[in-house]
Amino acid sequence: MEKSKPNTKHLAFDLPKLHNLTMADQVELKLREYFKKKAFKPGDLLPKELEIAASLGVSRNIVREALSRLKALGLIETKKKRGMVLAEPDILGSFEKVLDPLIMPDSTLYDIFGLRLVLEMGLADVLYMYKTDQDIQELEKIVTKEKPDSEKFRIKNEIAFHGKLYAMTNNHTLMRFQSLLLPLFDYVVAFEKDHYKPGGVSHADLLQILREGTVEDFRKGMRLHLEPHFAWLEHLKNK
Amino acid sequence: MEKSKPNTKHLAFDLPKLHNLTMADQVELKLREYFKKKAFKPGDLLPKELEIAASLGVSRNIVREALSRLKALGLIETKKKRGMVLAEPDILGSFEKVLDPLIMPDSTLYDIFGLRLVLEMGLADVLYMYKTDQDIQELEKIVTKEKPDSEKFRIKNEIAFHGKLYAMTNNHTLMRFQSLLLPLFDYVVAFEKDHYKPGGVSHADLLQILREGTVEDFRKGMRLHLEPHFAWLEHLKNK
DNA sequence: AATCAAAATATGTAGTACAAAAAAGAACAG
DNA sequence: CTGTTCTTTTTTGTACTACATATTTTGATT
Repeated sequence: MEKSKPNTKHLAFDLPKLHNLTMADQVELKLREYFKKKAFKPGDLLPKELEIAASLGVSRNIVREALSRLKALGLIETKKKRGMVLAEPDILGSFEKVLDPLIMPDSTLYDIFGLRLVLEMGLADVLYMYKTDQDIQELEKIVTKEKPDSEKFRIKNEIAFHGKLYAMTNNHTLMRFQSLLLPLFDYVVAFEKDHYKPGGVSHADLLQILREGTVEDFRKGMRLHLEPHFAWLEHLKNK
Repeated sequence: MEKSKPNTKHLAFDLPKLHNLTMADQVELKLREYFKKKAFKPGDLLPKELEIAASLGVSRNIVREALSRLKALGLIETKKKRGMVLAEPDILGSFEKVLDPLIMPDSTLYDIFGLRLVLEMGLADVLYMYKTDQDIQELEKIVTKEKPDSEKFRIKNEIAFHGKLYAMTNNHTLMRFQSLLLPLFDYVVAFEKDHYKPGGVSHADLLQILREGTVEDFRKGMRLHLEPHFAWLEHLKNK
């Protein structure tokens, strides 16, 4: 009898399941759209939580969850108890928050190791486009400070020298990207350490090339300088 | 008289203001620590919201805000109404969410344009380390499909060919990184279009080098292939 | 024992309440 | 009339309760 209409709830599936999204998801999207459409600029005050909640017809809880996400992604900032403002765009801000070697599979770690080599090898042309005499002088300072026999300071030397190279590109994003990736490099290099042998081209050699050599010389020099790392990459490949 | 003890509330500042963080901030940090300390693996079920709230002594709201952030960063996933699990680590997942050219300053856009050139130029050595005969064949297929006179499909050709190059590195992170950056390249290239002239080295030429040339040949070839873009970068620099 | 229904769980959402900090407004003194 | 101080208002931060809904578990029935 009544069993003749079982589970009629299933009929309700058709239309509304277009939104497989939670309210918080939808509000997050709405807010993103809104910020773009209204062409907000960094520093602009956003609507109040209650206004948003009212205008979207959701509870303040939901709005806060959505805002909390945008905050986590670095898209907005809260000014204490004053209100929220659109943050200065920083595409690497959220990147930084998930960049933890401990929660990363080894494969990704190796990928990043390879990515580093790609970046370093690709630096040459941009470097030659932007380098100045002052840059060269600063590199000299860094190189003369190096203690070639100190294994302890080798990594420090590496960071100083190569970091300066990135800085010379005048590419702030690239610079920051590299500095974020650095800790992960170290992580892989720690594995590599036992196998490590200095390449045939030193920092001083690279600097000399940078002073008087061509871009192609520099590329070749960098390749030789990175030879131990490439060897390590080859080693990883064959495992 | 009573005015001698004004605003005694201010005394309460001392100890607790070590935490300039909101409860949600603190819970977020606690959860991150917890996941690492407990060495959770992807797919593991996390404690229930109420358990977390109880054990940390905060309201469920706060816990939900914190979890919502971790979700936004791609660190956890919600399995419908079953519970939450640690997500497969994906360092680029959160990156993707903030990668919108419309909310990005031009300077960052230019940085990314430069970053692309660095990546492409750095590809050579890793490419030669990993390339296979099958890769070459697939590149051939791509090249032969190109219609050299069609401005309309030029960008499509570019994407197919260069995308394949990235894929050949066997570096999944690098591949994904490039594909995320692609839309931004297009955005800058749109500005560049009026000035664009094809480089002296075509995709077919690059492929030929890849087949029979040395790594150094390929670097030089790529540099020439990218010449128009480098010229555009030079142009941007002088503005 | 297998199947189907009912209860227990856990997330998703709404709503209310209040504390605290900042801003805005009002009152007062010079 | 102006500047300072006090009060009120606004807005975020947090807690608590309640209920809907989907999933799992348990239990009952054949």
